[in-house]
Amino acid sequence: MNATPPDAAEGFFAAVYAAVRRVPAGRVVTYGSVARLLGVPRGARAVGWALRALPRRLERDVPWHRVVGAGGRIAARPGPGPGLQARRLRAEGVRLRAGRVDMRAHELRP
DNA sequence: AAACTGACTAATA
DNA sequence: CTATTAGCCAGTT
Repeated sequence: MNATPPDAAEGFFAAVYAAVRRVPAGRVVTYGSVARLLGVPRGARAVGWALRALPRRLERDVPWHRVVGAGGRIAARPGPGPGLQARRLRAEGVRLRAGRVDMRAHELRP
């Protein structure tokens, strides 16, 4: 039998994917808040690490583009990522201000 | 087991 | 506003 809890058994990554999967269109969360939800208050970087490793298989179910940095900043990284993310957010009606998400209007708060 | 890496963050200058 | 610094986390070497 597995004595480890589901999340732990699946690993930190799966826990991140499960959390992000619950973010509805038109709303966003931050790396830090996701980490906090997972019980790792300072695991923001680890969350980013998990999204970076997001398998293509899950790309359809996990709205990675709804995860932004503190203050609504879109995390810079090599590749088309940032541009695509901004484009998708805009397509969902998310208001972008100088490249930053208007958190007051779109941040998902529990 | 130590060192390195990076889709982070908050604090300083 | 931008640039730098230090702390933190999980996975990889």
